[in-house]
Amino acid sequence: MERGWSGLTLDSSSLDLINPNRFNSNNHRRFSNPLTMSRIDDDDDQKTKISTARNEFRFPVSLSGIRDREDDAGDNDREVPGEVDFFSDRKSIVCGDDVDDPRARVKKEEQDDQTHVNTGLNLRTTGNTRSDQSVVDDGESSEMEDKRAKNELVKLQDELKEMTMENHKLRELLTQVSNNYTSLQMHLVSLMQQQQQNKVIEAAEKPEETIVPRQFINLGPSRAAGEAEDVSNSSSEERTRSGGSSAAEKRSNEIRDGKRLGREESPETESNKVQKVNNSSPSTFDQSTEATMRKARVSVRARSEAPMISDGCQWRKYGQKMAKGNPCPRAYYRCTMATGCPVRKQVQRCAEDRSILITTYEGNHIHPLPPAAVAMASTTTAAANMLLSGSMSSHDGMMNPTNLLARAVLPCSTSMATISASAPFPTVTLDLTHAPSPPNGSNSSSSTAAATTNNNNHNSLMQRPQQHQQQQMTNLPPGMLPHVIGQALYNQSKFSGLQFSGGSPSAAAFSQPTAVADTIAALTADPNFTAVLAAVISSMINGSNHRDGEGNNKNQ
DNA sequence: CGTCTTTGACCAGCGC
DNA sequence: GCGCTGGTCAAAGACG
Repeated sequence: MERGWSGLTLDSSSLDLINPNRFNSNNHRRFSNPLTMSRIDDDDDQKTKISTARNEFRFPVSLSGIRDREDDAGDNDREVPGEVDFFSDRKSIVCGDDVDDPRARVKKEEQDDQTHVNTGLNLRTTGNTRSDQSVVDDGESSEMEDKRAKNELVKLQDELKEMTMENHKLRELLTQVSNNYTSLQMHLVSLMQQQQQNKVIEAAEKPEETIVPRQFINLGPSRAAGEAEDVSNSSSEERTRSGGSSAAEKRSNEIRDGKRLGREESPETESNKVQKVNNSSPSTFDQSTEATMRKARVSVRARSEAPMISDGCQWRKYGQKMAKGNPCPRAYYRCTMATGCPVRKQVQRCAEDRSILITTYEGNHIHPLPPAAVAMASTTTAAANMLLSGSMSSHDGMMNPTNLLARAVLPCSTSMATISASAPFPTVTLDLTHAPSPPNGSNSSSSTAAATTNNNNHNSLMQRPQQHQQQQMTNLPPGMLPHVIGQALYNQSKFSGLQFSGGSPSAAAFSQPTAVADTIAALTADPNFTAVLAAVISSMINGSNHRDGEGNNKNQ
């Protein structure tokens, strides 16, 4: 009876909840055309449509035993409430406002019977249907049966009303959770950035302390727009565009200077960086850390025939190179949504499987993002931040928010992502190319294959010796990105030298929870965190695939 | 004509 | 120091 009701909102079909157009695919199989339903619901006077709807759309709940009486009360669907949507439309077929009043119902049914005659519709009418002449001629037994049926119908109507209310509540809850998720996600990123800045301030006040963590300061949104521009790379395009006014020219020069500095510092080794940071002033430190921050990378592997996955941002290609070990060229893109935005990405096909597109993001956007780009950008930003946070030092590997995040998602996540914290470019690889796998690595075959691919991928992408172990986590089903990050960060924690025992992290590992960690945990534990992001990522990839045949190699 | 892509050249880091 | 490689620049060409 409850089939498809209670589990409607927060179960595995949550993806469809996010996208109403896809909603009918699972729970509303018979409601193949939501648009038609809305037309039906909005147009109370058009009995033809209503009746057609009755024939076309069946109750997803089991109404065995009352099917005929459903037809009996079938014209109640003329009385459907005005507000009908994907959650309530099924129930509203029966749950008219005045259905509960038997007298009104009988009256209505008489009218409806007449209507049926007038419209010539071939509605199924059985012995329980009042329009049938047999109802009038039936004796006491028929009345009793009718009464019983009526009671049953009323009972069912009550039940359906309750379900309607419950469904409404769940729907509101879903909306609220989705909204909260979006805001919390943004808040999370800012929190983490704030935390990094706090660490920098603390470290600056105590210069004798270890300096290593400070090199991984993140860009806060406030400073990003200003300083990041100064420090970030600039292209010839940027210089050209800003070359008109003197102020713009000055700014362009600043950018250029900053870029020069960034280019000088970015390729440094870790030890050199530490040394330099240790002796540098705060401003110099910021530039250095900016350069380092920009080197944090998030690599996304996804199956797509399109030249690029559509991530909502505008990109301009500025280079292409043949990479060693891969016959496919690597394309370099920079974000052009704002002048001076430091974000870049590399796009390359996997050498082993050319249907796999590897997109590597680097840097943080310094401008507002269109809705379509928010999910990917914030995800990659968060992943990069968390990665850096987790890789800052080994001694606190299990104490940082990263690992708490990992713990939050660990129980329900499988191996999906790769952490490569090798200097100088710590990288999170999110593998969207494999089907879900059983936990605990029991899917040895696919997991192994993915691992090989991914390692090769890293070799080709990074062209750096794997100085550290690389934790292979694969098999990311589209829609599990937050889990991916969590899993990746879980791996990062292992990378840090401390390992969970059998997937069950020790309590000592979380002895110093932070507010940020709690936020992360709460976010990632929320099924909607997965669902919302999953929907976006999936739509990106799908959208990209849909454009395969359109030669979409322009900016996306 | 403006914008974007292509592509060879250049630079810096790294390993030998 | 030299060669290899990744990353970027910028001139030239393509495109709308």
